[in-house]
Amino acid sequence: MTSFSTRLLDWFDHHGRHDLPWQKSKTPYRVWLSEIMLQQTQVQTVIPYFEKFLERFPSVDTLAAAAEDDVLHLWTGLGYYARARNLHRAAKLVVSEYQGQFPATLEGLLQLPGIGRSTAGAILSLAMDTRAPILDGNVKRVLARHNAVSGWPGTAKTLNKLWLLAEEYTPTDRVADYTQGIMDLGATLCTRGTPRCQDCPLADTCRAHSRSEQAQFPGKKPRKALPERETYFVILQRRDGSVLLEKRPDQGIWGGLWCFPETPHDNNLPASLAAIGALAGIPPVTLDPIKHSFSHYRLTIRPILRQINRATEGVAEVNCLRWVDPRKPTNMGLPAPVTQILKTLVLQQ
DNA sequence: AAGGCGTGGAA
DNA sequence: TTTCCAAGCCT
Repeated sequence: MTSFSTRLLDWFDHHGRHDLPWQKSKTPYRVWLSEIMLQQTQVQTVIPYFEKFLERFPSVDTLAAAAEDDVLHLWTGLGYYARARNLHRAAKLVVSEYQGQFPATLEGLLQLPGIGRSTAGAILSLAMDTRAPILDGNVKRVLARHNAVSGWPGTAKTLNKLWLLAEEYTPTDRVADYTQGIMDLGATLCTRGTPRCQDCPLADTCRAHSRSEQAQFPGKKPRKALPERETYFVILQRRDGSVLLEKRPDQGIWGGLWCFPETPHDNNLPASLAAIGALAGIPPVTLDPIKHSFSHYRLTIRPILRQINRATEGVAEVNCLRWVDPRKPTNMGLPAPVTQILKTLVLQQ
């Protein structure tokens, strides 16, 4: 029986993915950008974002020189917006501290915000052909099954076992192909639902397969009932059609994005809106509610549209408030629900 | 060390 | 419809 990596590489040559956009030219910048976008995000979702992002920011220098809102704008709809802010910070660091060249060591890459052990391993192996393991969701699944590693990978104990296996199996030669190959195997054969073990080059040594316990690995996350939460978006609209948006703080949900001012279910208006004295009460809901599921709660957003007769002068200059015309393109980062509501507002006009 | 952080596809 | 979770990182 040939080694784990040899069987995997032979399979990759014939059955791996070779046409993904970030594989056309495997520079550190392109691999880095793709890896950040792919964190907790499926390939098909990332592809159009990757293309547009590269078109607008073809190099780390152009990205570093951009305004943060411009970066967030291209990230709108992709989710996990801290990734975009960290991406921008990291780009500026690469330019200012490393003369525009990504560090070629694990320690150096880990210094950059948004790059953890797995992303650093991906950059080193895919873009620099340097031996370094990765441990993304695909690799976790392949290794947990192949070695019957029990436990949920969200715990440090299980994660450490998987990292040891990832280290052990990563070869010295053809590291880039091996890294791409083990991800491809997890994505196309060793899937979470019904793995195609009959086509797998590793089945002969797979402990889960020999026991017919593929579904037992990796261990599931313990689940709790999702609490329900409810909030209101207060949509102030002037007669010219423009609406008021508020920049959210960097921490928390939709950090750094522009959003409709939000109230909790008790209808308390945010302090930033206290200056707008025209608001005496909450009128009836006029737009359809929007439901969002997060990791630990389910959120129902009830948009409240309120027409106002005259612009409140100066409000755009304080408290991170800004009037925007939904009919015109913006360069601001907007969360998906806001984008959705803006579209409906335009359609109504 | 566990929980926060978005969105959408798949079962 | 609900649940799970996807090329994870940060605190």
